[in-house]
Amino acid sequence: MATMRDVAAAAGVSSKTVSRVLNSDPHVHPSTRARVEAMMRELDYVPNSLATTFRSGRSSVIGVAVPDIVDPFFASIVRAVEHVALARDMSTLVTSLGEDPTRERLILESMLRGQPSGIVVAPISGDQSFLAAWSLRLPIVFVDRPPLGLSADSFTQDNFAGAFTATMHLVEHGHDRIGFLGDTVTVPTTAARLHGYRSALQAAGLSADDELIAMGAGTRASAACALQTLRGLARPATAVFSSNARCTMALLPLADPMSIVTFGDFPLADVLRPSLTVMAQDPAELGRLAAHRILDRLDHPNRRFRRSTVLPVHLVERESCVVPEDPADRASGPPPTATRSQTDGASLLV
Amino acid sequence: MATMRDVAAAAGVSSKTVSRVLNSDPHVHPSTRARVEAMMRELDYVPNSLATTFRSGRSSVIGVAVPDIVDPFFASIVRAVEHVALARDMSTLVTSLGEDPTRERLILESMLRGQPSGIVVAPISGDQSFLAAWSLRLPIVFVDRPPLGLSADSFTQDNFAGAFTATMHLVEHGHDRIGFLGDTVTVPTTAARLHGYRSALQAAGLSADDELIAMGAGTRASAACALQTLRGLARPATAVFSSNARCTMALLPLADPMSIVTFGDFPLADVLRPSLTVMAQDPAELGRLAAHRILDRLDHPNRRFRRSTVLPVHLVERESCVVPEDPADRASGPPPTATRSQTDGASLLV
DNA sequence: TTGTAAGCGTTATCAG
DNA sequence: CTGATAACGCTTACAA
Repeated sequence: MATMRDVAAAAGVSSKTVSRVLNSDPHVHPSTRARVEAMMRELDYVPNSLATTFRSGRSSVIGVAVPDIVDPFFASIVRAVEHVALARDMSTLVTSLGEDPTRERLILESMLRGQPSGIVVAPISGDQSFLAAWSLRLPIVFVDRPPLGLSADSFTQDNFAGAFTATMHLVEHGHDRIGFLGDTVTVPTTAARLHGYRSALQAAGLSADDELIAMGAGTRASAACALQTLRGLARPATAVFSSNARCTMALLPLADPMSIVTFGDFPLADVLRPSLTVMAQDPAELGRLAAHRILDRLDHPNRRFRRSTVLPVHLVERESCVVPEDPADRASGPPPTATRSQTDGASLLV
Repeated sequence: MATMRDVAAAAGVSSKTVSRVLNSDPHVHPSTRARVEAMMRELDYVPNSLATTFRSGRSSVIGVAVPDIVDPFFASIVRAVEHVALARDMSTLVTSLGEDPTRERLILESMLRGQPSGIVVAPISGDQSFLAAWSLRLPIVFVDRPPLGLSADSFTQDNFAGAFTATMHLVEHGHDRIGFLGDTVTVPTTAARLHGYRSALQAAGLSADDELIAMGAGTRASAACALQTLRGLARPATAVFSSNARCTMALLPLADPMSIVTFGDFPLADVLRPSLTVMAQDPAELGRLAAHRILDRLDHPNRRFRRSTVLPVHLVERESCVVPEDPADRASGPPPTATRSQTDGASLLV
């Protein structure tokens, strides 16, 4: 593999001149430049960006750590960061954090040892204080979930308001027994959504029984179990607010007639029958903003930025919310609005 | 930021000794080791892996380049590679190649300049000959699509046989007018699937009219257009073989009664109504094999490996294939088998 | 316009 | 068991 010195020797110049050619330094005689460029081609010279990074200290890599790259929500974030990075000629180092909170630190520190220019993190653990020392040296930006035990930039969504709105939407359809489906309250987003759900019930003058709340519903088996419980209550649930797409997708095969609103849009949510009413998030925007913040911090080390940015979420009304089956209610309640043209408003099989 | 030298000075040893401690070299006196380790903690020493990589030439990074990280198929490949890499304490550099074939080379070369230990590529362009020089220096493994203009390891799927089987499945249900939906024949996988489709029709004694083949059907608008064309033919199509999940997902909202088999399983394919019959691929296995091949090549530089590995795909029969609507046929043809328990075998709305 | 010298943080070599 | 010294390939000063 030809190095810069090889090219220099072949072109009869010093390696500094080759470096100048490489970096488009104007202070190079055109003929010298031509000669060097010819030699670079001839020797198939490719700069070793590792050496450049090492020497200059500037790595031009943005690290991205998300819980799971296969989740379309996080994949969208990653792609958005990638897109922004690419426009600046930077690359992206992606890693999945997985499910185990205890591994988060190891994974992130391994990433940080590679001296990235900055990192974007959607954390899974309950404590990011170990990043404090690192945050002095490079921008660390959180997405989807705010940092815990650390002050850092974050771009999140209004989970509370979204859950409140979603729950209220069900209340407005006449439901007074609304279940909550989630993974675990230790995830801050789920906690906030649960809070929003509870507040909505309270605002509607409904009781928020603990028996309506089903956690750990992220698999088909557990979702089935949760649904069975909800429907078997003395006063059964007639609707469900699912706090994330994973729970919803686990719930879907169960084909039970129950109204549902879910937090987070996902592919095919509008194609299902009935199509799903969702609180739509904008993961790409989250990723875009986070990446730009990294670049802004890099470009303006002394500028002050707003630490926490909370994006709104909005209701996308489709077909999955209807009035409860009680005949009295059914007569009086208006049918749900549907944005999908092909709907017949009849089937209700989620 | 403390460097190795700082630690060495503080511990009263040379940096080489610190290096030995770091690398668990047994030839270090326990007391020395203890002193060094204490200093590392005290100074919050973190090794600069960039320097290590630079010096040693071994980067412990596996690069992964896929068309689109948001596509669950490619995301699964990435996650599998990540998983294998992690077990070896290596990290993963991920990049999306996007849609533009002319950018592939730039993106890959940028990745290669970072001196990864090896790379896994699902290419989008029709020529990877520019990688020949690189493949001398590091293992390059192709997934999903074989390299063109280059001899290199590849793990692909039996696109021909899969398409043949899928098409035959429709033929066996009594269809004699079967449309083909795809993106573009320039993608080798699509070309192979088209070939399999054509061969199946031929084997069944059916004519493979060009008017049955719709390319560029990857968006909802174009899929709608394609479907309209297929249904408007003098002898209309009664079934469709969709050559990839993207086309299928574009087709789904159209809610037209038509039998369908699609190449590649995807989330919720079994939850749709009717649930989709698919030729299932195993992207995770593809990624796993590719990553292991990288490691194997690294560990055994002189060993010879089988260049091309083609994985089988298998039919997952669900509800989306039925006999054509012709009353005569309907009476005689058997109803399709369904693997999904909730099916009623009636609705046919894809 | 071009070159020289030094060094980024680590590991390899070889000597003690 | 430990250390001095030289490298890895490039960029940053500073000269010329």
